[in-house]
Amino acid sequence: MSEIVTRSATSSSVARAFELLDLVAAAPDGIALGQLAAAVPTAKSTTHRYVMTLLDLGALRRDARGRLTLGLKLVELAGALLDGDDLHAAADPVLHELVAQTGETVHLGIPSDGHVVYVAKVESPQSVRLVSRVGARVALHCSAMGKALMARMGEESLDAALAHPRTSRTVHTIVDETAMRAELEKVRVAGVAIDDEENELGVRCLGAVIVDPRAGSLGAISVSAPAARMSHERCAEVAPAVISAAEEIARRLGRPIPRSHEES
Amino acid sequence: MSEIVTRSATSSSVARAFELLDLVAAAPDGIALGQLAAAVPTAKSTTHRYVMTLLDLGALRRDARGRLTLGLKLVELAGALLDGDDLHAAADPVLHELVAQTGETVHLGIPSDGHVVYVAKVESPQSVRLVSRVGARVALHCSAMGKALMARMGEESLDAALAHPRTSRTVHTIVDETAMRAELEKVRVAGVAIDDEENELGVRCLGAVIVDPRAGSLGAISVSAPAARMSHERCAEVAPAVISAAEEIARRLGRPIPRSHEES
DNA sequence: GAAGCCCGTTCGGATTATTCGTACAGGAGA
DNA sequence: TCTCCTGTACGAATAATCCGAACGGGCTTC
Repeated sequence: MSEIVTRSATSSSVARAFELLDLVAAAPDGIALGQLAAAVPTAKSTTHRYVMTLLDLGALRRDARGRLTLGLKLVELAGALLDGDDLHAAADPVLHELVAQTGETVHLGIPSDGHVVYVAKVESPQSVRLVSRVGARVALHCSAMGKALMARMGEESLDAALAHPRTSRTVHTIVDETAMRAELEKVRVAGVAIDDEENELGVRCLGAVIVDPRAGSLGAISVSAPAARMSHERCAEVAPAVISAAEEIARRLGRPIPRSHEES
Repeated sequence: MSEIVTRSATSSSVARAFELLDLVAAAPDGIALGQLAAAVPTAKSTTHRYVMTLLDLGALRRDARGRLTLGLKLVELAGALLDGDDLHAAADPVLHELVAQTGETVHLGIPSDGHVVYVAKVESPQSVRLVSRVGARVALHCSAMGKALMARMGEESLDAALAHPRTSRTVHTIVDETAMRAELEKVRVAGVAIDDEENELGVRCLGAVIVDPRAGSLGAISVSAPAARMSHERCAEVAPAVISAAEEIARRLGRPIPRSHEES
């Protein structure tokens, strides 16, 4: 019973604040204070104090109807993150070039907590738009970027990643562990991962990992297209462009830092 | 002396957490825990607890060198905000069309706390890129969007906005209050605001406000271009397109909500 | 090699801010 | 009018926070 429960002491107030932000984020049309307090659950007066604080900070705002919505402070912080991120800066021109080469939508993703978070998106000039957005989280096992990242993982990291149960998103989603290990071996050989309608029916993606020789996998890129436009033959054609784009990003990262600095 | 100082009780913990995030955001190359503690200033152990919490939540992360950087949780929240924002959704196709019409970079901004925050940006296909990013804050008095918003303000709101001192960004920045009121009158007559190198030398912008008849000004759009490409004559030519684009966005907002909902 | 420095981390007690229940005012709908 | 919801305010008991000090590890400097 005398187990050490110190748990490295996290601040419950801050955790609760972000829990509130998550709840607000999950309510597309905003939410009322009382509903928030009931969802946490916490006393209404306590929730009120948090909400007032977050409103002051700009992390929350009230919409026209007075309901609570996420605030622009979050956009400012995310913008500062993306602007200062070397990976983002190095990838941006390469992503545009890849869109020009393939004519399809391109994403840049960063691994985070067993998922991949989209941090950049360059739209295809073609009319059919895919439903995705910067800031979206996708699982590792059913995305091209995720499989490309897993293929380069070390033993223990991969075991940990595969320990989580894989939810079946479509008929083609690979849930079996042995099948996934075989798939990852194919990815290692090919240098690209193919999401063959495993995350969403009618959408195929090619993903390649951005490798820093010192720090390992920094992120991944992917090309996404409707399956009607992206046949298996076309996948094979596009693959080299994806691989070389990922390598080009890694190459640019090697150079000092080509940001908005004056050269000494 | 017995003044009521209740101050509506904001949570100091949450405020401090966001203060830390701001400090991290201000350090482009990351920051160390000790430097953070010194900057707040707070005891290192206290800062450590906040940092651990924010790391757990994904609001902070450690880069390859172990320094603290903003975390992807912020990108997720900002993405949820922008994805669920009706204004953003309604404006997006219109912004692309405006870029196609003008060939210049277009922004969507939302007023927040006496500033304008960029929430969308559609890049010009032309090579000269402007330095701006989603999430950036610009002052009201020296931006086309800001002046367009002020021109539609009520008496007391405008007085409050003009009460703040205006910093001079370039030689053309309007700092005098009388001059600004005259400028806003011109904006009201023209229907567009022109930033004539008032925020940055060599950059001209046209801004128009998005007006909801019920809720007032919801935001503004702007077209930005190098002054070399955007002469005063061209401003006059482009102005109608900017105005009608802003009106079109307002019109689309009037309709129920064209989001990914099934109609009942 | 050793001193020094800064890194991140842990612990415990005094202080502080937080928490909760309750209570009040206003608007919407029945 | 009555009810139910909204958001807001106060006060006392509680629980979390805060600080200082101390430790081990990696790095440069002398």
